[in-house]
Amino acid sequence: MNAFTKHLVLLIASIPEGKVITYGRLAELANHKGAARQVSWTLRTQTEKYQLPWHRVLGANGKITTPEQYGQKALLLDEGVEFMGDKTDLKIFGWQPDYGLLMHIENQVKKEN
DNA sequence: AACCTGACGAAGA
DNA sequence: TTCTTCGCCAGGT
Repeated sequence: MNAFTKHLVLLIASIPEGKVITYGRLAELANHKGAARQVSWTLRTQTEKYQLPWHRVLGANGKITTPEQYGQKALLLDEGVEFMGDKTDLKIFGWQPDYGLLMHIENQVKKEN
């Protein structure tokens, strides 16, 4: 597991209940802007191992992009996230990690190399 | 080592 | 608005 993946895991694990974030934004926060595809790979492969809140990660513009069978929308509705069709309003439910947390995570990544 | 595959995303047609 | 194309990069053939 490389530093990028570790970075993503720590970020995803920090998403609070009732909030969501997009694949692209996570990649950006992990210093790999444009590498959204690796976020989906990380979720598929690391979710069980690190008990990640995978359902709080949505596609661009707050749209659900996972297969219907995964029940992502239902899980989010349970946390209070509201939808219009399969879209949610990121201005209301989007997670904005604060600077302190980002610095803490970066240090964790650097430390555990 | 070469090639393929994504629970993605921005840009262009 | 919907469809293609292409960049992205870790893992698995």
